[in-house]
Amino acid sequence: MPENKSSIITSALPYANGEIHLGHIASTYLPADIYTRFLRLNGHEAYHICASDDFGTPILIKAEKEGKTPAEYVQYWNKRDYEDFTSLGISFDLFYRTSSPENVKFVQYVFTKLRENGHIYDQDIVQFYCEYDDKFLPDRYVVGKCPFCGAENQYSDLCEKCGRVPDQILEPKCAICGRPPVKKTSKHYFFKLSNFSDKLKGWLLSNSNLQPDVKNYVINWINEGLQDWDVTRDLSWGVPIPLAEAAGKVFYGWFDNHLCYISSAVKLIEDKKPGTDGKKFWNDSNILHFIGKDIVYHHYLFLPAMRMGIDEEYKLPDLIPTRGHLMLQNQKISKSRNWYIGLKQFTTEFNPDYLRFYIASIASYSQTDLNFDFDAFAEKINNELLANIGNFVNRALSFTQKTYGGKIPAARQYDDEDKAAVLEIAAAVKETGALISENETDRALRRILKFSTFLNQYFQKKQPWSNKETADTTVYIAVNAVRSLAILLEPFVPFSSEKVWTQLNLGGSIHQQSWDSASSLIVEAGHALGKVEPIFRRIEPAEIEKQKVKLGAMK
RNA sequence: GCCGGGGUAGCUCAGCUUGGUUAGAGCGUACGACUCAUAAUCGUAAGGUCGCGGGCUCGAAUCCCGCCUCCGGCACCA
Repeated sequence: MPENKSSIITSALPYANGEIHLGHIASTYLPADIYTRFLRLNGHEAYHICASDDFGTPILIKAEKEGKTPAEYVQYWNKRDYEDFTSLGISFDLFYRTSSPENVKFVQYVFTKLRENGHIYDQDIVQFYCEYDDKFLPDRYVVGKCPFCGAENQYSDLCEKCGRVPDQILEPKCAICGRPPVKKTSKHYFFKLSNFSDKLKGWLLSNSNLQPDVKNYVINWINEGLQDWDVTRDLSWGVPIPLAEAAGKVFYGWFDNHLCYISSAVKLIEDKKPGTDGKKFWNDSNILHFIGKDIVYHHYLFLPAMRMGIDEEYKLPDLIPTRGHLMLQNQKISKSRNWYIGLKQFTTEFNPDYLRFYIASIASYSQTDLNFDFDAFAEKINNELLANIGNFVNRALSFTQKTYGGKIPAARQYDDEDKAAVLEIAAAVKETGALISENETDRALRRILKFSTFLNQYFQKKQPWSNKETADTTVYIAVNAVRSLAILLEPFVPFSSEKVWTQLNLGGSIHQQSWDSASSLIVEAGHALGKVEPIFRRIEPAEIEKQKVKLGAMK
């Protein structure tokens, strides 16, 4: 549990040009959501913040193709992304956008201050310009012949045939219209990342929360020498550079997008708690940025350096939980090769909690890649979530329903088994909580499974269906254990644990319960259960086969 | 090529920092038990030369060297 009483949790910003897929969920949004929900249950003031990343050339071009303004285009994806996340129970306190007026203003402020502090310089650079499209062309919008292997139609920043980076591409063409571009000079602004090498290294070494493997990695980069970043783009769609001499120029996306963590948090806090100083709140909170390993460079170097460059007016992150990528059936997810599963499709066809449970159970707290496997998915759900956890919930509640008319009996004298069960309830709550605090979601889930296995064993040993004398006590403890289990599961499977809560008929919502209360036996004798029915439905082999066929057909 | 991480039961992995009882867990498998529960549950068992080869050591999955193999990174690319 963090020391400060409030936390700001951010998830990496999805680029607003396509749908959210399973890969996004695994590394970032689900772990962040589990963590945030856990803090909330602990009465901790936690805010989960995200936003769509709205700017850049790809969006501008896609919008043009669809005959929309870029603002209209990103508006669509902002809404759509939020809906998709919500369908999985990702509970953002604010899902904003990098194109918000608050962010634009903040980005310009940060630039101005960095410049005043001597961390920005300008320099003329030469780049391709298409006179027909009236655009400067970033590397990947120039195609041509690779000077090494002669392959045609390769991007100017990477030849996919030979894997080399061509300095001077031959026969360059504009990727949009196919006409040859001209070279043009333009003044660009550079952020002196190199100014911060020592400070960054010191920060990394002194912050013991950061994952050691990632840290080593990043320190290597620093040792190899940091290069300054060109933060300018000659583009109409972006945050305008606030200088008269820079008319028509905007910031590079990685200059503005992570500042949106701050501008959005400040907006949320000041809207929600009038009279509160958002900046002070930020600085008094734990700051966590959840990311995938693809953006380590930006979050461990660029982001802290920029905050250092404005005199740490806004504090640096306390933790940057970093996870690996998700593979799909042992192959890399690739949207361009159509090898991915859209989140919306998945949550439409399966219980969203199934995805949450499966992903959480395989998402280790490391940069190791994960694999989404349909067979493993069905096995985990059927054998663990349903047969182990769901079964205990249902057998305990339905036994109470059948034998006691749904009314909880009063416990009698505890025997050794009963005493052990009461101890295990408290131990499970404590140990699971510790693991979630440490971001070990997979281990936390395993601990819950161990708890549920224990409860099945307890019920089996006590045989309340044939031991009339001890049945009252067994049932009393079992129903209370169901309540504890529901609370422990809330961060992982919020929809299902709410269903359990309803069946327990305890009033209110599971999402408002206290984590610590799960270690006590609170359901009292005489309490009447609600309607009891199985929580989970088995995944049939045919459904899995259908999914595999569908995925194969897309490719 | 350079750097980093991995290779442990059929599968997914833990253990390796601080070498030491018969190398662990979950899932799967086999057999048995029970019947409250969504053919769920409970018990028992089988199953591993800990990537390969050397070395240090009384003793190595655990430390050192070499090799094979897989994955990732090598900076404006999300």
